[in-house]
Amino acid sequence: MVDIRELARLSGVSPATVSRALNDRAEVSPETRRRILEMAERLGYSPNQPARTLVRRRSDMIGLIWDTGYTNQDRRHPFLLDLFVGIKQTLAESGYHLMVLSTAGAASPGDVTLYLRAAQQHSLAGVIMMGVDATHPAITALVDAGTPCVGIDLPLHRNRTTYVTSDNRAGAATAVRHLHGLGHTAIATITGPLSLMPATERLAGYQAEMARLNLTPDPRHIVDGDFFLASGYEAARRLIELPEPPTAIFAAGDEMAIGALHALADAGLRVPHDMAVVGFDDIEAAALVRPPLTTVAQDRVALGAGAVEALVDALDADDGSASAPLQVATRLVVRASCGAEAGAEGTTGSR
Amino acid sequence: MVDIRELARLSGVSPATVSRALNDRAEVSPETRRRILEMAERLGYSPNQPARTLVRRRSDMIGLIWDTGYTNQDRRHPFLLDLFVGIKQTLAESGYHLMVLSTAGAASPGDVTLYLRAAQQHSLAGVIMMGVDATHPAITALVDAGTPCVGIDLPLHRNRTTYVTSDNRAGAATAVRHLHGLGHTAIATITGPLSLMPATERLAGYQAEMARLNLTPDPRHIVDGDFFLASGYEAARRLIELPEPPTAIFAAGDEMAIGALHALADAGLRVPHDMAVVGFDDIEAAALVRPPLTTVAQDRVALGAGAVEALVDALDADDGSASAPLQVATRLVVRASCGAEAGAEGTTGSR
DNA sequence: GTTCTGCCCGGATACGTTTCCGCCCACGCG
DNA sequence: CGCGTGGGCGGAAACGTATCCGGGCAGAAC
Repeated sequence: MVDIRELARLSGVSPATVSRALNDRAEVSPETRRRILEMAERLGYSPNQPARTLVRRRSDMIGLIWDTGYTNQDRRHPFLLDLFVGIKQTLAESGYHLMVLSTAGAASPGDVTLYLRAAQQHSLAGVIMMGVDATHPAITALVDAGTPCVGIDLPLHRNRTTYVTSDNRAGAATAVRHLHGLGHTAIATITGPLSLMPATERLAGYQAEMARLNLTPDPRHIVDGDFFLASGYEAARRLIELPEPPTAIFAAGDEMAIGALHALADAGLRVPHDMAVVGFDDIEAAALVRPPLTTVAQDRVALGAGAVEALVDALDADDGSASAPLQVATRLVVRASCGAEAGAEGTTGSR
Repeated sequence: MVDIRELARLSGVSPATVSRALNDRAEVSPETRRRILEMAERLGYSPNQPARTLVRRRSDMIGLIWDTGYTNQDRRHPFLLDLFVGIKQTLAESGYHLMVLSTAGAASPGDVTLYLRAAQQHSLAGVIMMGVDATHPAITALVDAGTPCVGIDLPLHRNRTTYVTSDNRAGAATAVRHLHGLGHTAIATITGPLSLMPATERLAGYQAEMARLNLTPDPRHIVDGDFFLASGYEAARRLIELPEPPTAIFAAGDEMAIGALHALADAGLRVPHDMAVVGFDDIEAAALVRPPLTTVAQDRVALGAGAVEALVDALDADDGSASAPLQVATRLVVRASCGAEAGAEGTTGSR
C-alpha cells in the first residue's frame, strides 16, 4: 500500500505537491504534474478515502434511506430495484459511492434517528430518501445541519433540499384520455391510499382529465384502495355490482389492477371485451398476467438518476442550494387489457 | 461536533481513557467508565468513523457487489430486493453498514477491478458478491489480500471465503416428489442455463428424485431454458407436441413456468386439469397469475442474512477463517397450478 | 519496612491526507 | 539596477481516533 509520501519521495517532490497534482488543484507545473501522475500510475497508487474524508470533513459517499416503505414493510416496494440501478449508474459517473443506511446496533430497527446518526458519523456528502416521514425532527435536523438531501416521491423542498417524482398527474390523465379515445365514457378509478402523494396526484389527474373531456364521473365510480391486490379485487367487485357499472377501470396501481382482473374473471366478465382495465407503474407482473395489462409506466431508472443528479448539483454548487423539484415523464404501455391494438403511445408529462 | 478530547477534558481524564471506555477495552475502572459514558450521552457524542477507520485500517462497512446479474443486465434480478432486506437487517444487528460498490468515475461500467479498487480505498471490512465471475483475477487478488468474502449462489470457497445458496437440489426433489404424490409419472423439466450453479443443481435434484422413484424420464422431457418467459413458452410448446407428452412440468424458474402456463392456455389445455405445472423461486408474479403457481420458494431474506452472518463470523474470528458453505432450506408453496388443494407442505433441505 | 505485582491511567505517536503559510526564484516594470 | 509580483513548491499543522509504552499507586508477600 504505497502512500502519498512514498510517491512524493520517488517523484522528488513534497507530499503537498503530490496532493495538489492528484486533485489537479492550484499551481503545479505541467512537467511535475506529468511526472507525478506517471509515477502514481506505475506504483498503482490509490488514495485512502478515510484519511481524505477526515480532513475534508466530507466523504465521497452519499446515503440512501429507504426501509420504511410505502406500507411500513420494506419488502415488496414496487420498484425499488430499478431505482437502485438508476442511482448506482449515475453515481458511478459522478464519482460518488452509495451507502445504504442501516440502523447499526439498533434497539428499534426502524428508527430514523439512527440513520441520520450514521450519516453524520460517516460525514456523508448527501442523502437520498424515500418512504420516510419528511417531517421527522431527525430529518429536519439533518437538513438544518447543511446536508443536501433529495426525496423520491417525497415532497421535500427547502433551501438545500429538493425532490424528484414521476409526473403522476399527467400519467393518470393519459390513461383516462386513452380509454376515452377507445369510446369509454363511464370510466371508474381505484385510488391508492390518499395519504401518499402519488395516490393523490393520480386521482387529481383522473379528475382533471375527466373534467377536460366534459365527463362527470359517478361518485360511486371512485373507490378507495391501498395499492394491494385484495383492495383491487374488492373494488372491482363493488363496481360491477353497481346498478350502473362503468365500462372501464383505471387503477392507480398495477397490483390493484390485477386484483380487478381476477374479480372480473371470477364474475365471468371478459377483459377487455366486457370491461377495459388500465393500471399504473408497470410492475414485472403486468406483462406476465393474462390478459397482459395496459399500464402507465414510470421511468424508474430515470427517477433514480434524477435524484442523484439533483444531489450532485447541490454538492457542486458551493452555496449548496438545490435545484427545483423534478418531474419525470411517464409512458403509456398499451397491452391487451384496454382493448386497443398493442404498441406504445407517446411519452407524456412535463420535461 | 464534540470530539473525544473535549469529552476527556470534561470528564477529567485523558483521551486514551475515553477511547478505552468507549470501546470497552482493557482496564478502566467501572467508576470512570460510568462517568465517561454518562458524559458522552449527555453531550451527544458520536465517534468519527473515518478517523477510526484510518487508524484501525478497517472500516465498519462491508461491500456488496452485484451488478452483473444472472444475465449481465443488472435489472430484473429475480429477487435482489429481498436479499437486500435480509442483508440490511442482519447487518444492522451486527453493527456494520453496507456500501454498494459502484464503478466510480469508470470507463467501462461493469469492470470488476474498479469495484475492488473502491473496496480497498475504503478499507472495507469484507465483501459480499453475487452474479460476478468468481475466477476474475481482481477477485482472487482481493481474497489473497486477506479480505473476507462471501458469495451468494456463487461457489467460492477458499481459506477466507465461503458462500451461501439455497438447497436447490432438495427443492427440486421436493417438487418432483409432490407431483409424483399427485399421481404423475411422466414429469418433464425445463432447465435454466446450465452454466449457473442453481440451474445445474435443480436439474440434479430432479434427476435424483426421479431415479429414487424408479422413474426413467424420457430424454425429450428434459428441455433447456434460460430462466426467461419466452424460453418457458417455447419449451412447453415443444413438450405438448411430443408423441408422448408429459402430464406434469417442473420448471426450474417461475418466469419459465409462467411462460409454460401461457403456452398451455394458448393450446387450449387447462391447468392443472390437463397439465400440472410447478415452478421455482416464488417471485411476486407467481401469486398473481391465474391459476396461481405452485412453486418452490427460496427463503431470500435468510439467504441475505446468512451471507452477512458468515461474513461477520469471519471478521470476528481473528484468524479470519470462514465457516463452511451454508445451504438454506427451501419451502414448497402449494397453489392451484399443480392440482393439489392449497396449503404449504413442510420445509425441505439441509439445515 | 521493602519489594514485587498488577491495576488504572496519561503522554505521545501514528494513521494518510489536505491546506495554510511562507519561501525562493524568475521575471517585469519603473 | 532595484523592487515588487506572482508562480511553483516545501514545511508543518491539522483532522479525530486507537494504541504502545511507561509511570504511579495500592495491596500482598516476605
